[in-house]
Amino acid sequence: MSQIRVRYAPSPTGYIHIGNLRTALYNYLFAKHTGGKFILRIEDTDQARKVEGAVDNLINTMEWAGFEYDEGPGRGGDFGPYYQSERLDIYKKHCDILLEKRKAYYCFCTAERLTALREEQQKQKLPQTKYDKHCLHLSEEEVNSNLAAGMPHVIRLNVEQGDVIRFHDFIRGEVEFMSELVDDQILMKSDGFPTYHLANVVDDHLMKISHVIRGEEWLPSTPKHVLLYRAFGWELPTFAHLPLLLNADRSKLSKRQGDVAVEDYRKKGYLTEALINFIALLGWTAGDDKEFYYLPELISEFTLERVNKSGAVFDIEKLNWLNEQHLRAKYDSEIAAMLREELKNSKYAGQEYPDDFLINVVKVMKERVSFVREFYEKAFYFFEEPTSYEEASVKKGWKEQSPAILRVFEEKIKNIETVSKEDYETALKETASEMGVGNGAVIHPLRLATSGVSGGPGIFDICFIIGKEKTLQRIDRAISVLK
RNA sequence: GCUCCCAUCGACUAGGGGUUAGGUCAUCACUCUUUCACAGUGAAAACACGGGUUCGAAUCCCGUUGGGAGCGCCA
Repeated sequence: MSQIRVRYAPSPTGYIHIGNLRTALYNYLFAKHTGGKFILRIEDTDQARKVEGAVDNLINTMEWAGFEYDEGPGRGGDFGPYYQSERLDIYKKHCDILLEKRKAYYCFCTAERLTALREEQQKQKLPQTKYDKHCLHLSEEEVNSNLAAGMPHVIRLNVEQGDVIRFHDFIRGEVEFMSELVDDQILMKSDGFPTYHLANVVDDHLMKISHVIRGEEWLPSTPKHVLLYRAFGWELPTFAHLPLLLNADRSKLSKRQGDVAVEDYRKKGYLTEALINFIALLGWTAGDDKEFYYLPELISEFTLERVNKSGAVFDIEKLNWLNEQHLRAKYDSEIAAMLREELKNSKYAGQEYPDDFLINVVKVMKERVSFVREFYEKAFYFFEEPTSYEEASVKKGWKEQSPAILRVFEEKIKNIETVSKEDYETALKETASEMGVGNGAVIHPLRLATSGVSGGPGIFDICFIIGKEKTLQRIDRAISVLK
């Protein structure tokens, strides 16, 4: 049994689509689970779509995700180079082999002719548009003189008719296409760069890729690849076409209907673990009821056999839930450190926050947030004075006698040097009983005064965390504003 | 239009000849909590349709319908 080798072969066109991240993840998981190699190859054969910095971004994302690759840019390997743009001579050489075997031919047709041809075929309502093999019939002399004259040309695959192309897909089983339907695919573009089809097949073979695991959108072009393997006389790798990630309307996941770039999710504050966990479950399950996974667990559980066939809708609600779960699973100190970082980019930047203060905020808020930034968004009152008071809550909880009640409460804590959480509780209960009211008559106004809102952590926690001085200040302010 | 792929609750899925068709998210209710959450309990919620095979079909086969993807000198 030969070594399992898989690759993630993105095209550096800018951002990374979340669907591509899942493809990378499945490749990575499959490699690690089977003890195989995971290779990163950059498919930069389209000069027109080149984007500055895209490769760095790609590598950075791999690192962020924790997908350590065994071979690839910056890491080397025995099958390099791993940039297709640096393998041009290899493609040319292989194209020559095909030319010699008469499996491929030169084509001098202009883009205009091809466009016209396509339009004409569409007008005639032909079942499919494809190249008419015009240049296949050029004589050797014509070809040579055209080449000598420096005429722009491409090289096409010569697809023979009347053939049935069958292959086995690991996920979908036997798939077959009639060769009539396969176009004479361009292998080499007029700029001397190969197309995806050629470069991909040549590299997968040369890099000894055993399993081609990629998105389902590639299934229809797989017959072209099979034909190429045949033309070269190479053994087919195992194909595995992954189900697509879908929008809510079940179309292929795309911009317009939400965020699709991995970066978008990073920026929004999703944890790496949560995003990985989530996309792993989009199209795969271990078969049990487990929903919460870390990457190492995914590695040990993942098998290609358990990947589904049908597309999966990207449901942000479940992602949010997983983010919440992963956030809570962290140590308070770790969350506090993350919070400290996020505060630096918030409107609270520049302020000093002691560790134990942040840890206390984390402790009382962690069951109430899904994202780190919500610690200061939802519980802003730990970071600034409330400047307004929630109207509905004022109406409901702020009574005529509230100021008087709060005055009594203030008196009780004023004399305590260091007020503990329990002291606040005792003071509150004493206030209630002295005033002959229920605890709620103290709690609600106090909550409103200190936080400005009606929900949040326990009121004693709030008072304790903001401290005696601020508690008193805020009560005074509330009384003067609300009367 | 043509080719290929797909089809279990709203979403992700388990189950693959005999199940009260299970779990998770979301939704709703109750409990806990004088707040908001968390948690717990419960509810509602699905085998696209039609034929066949079989004692028996969500499960196997065929068809229909529906959905999707692909049909570039893009990948």
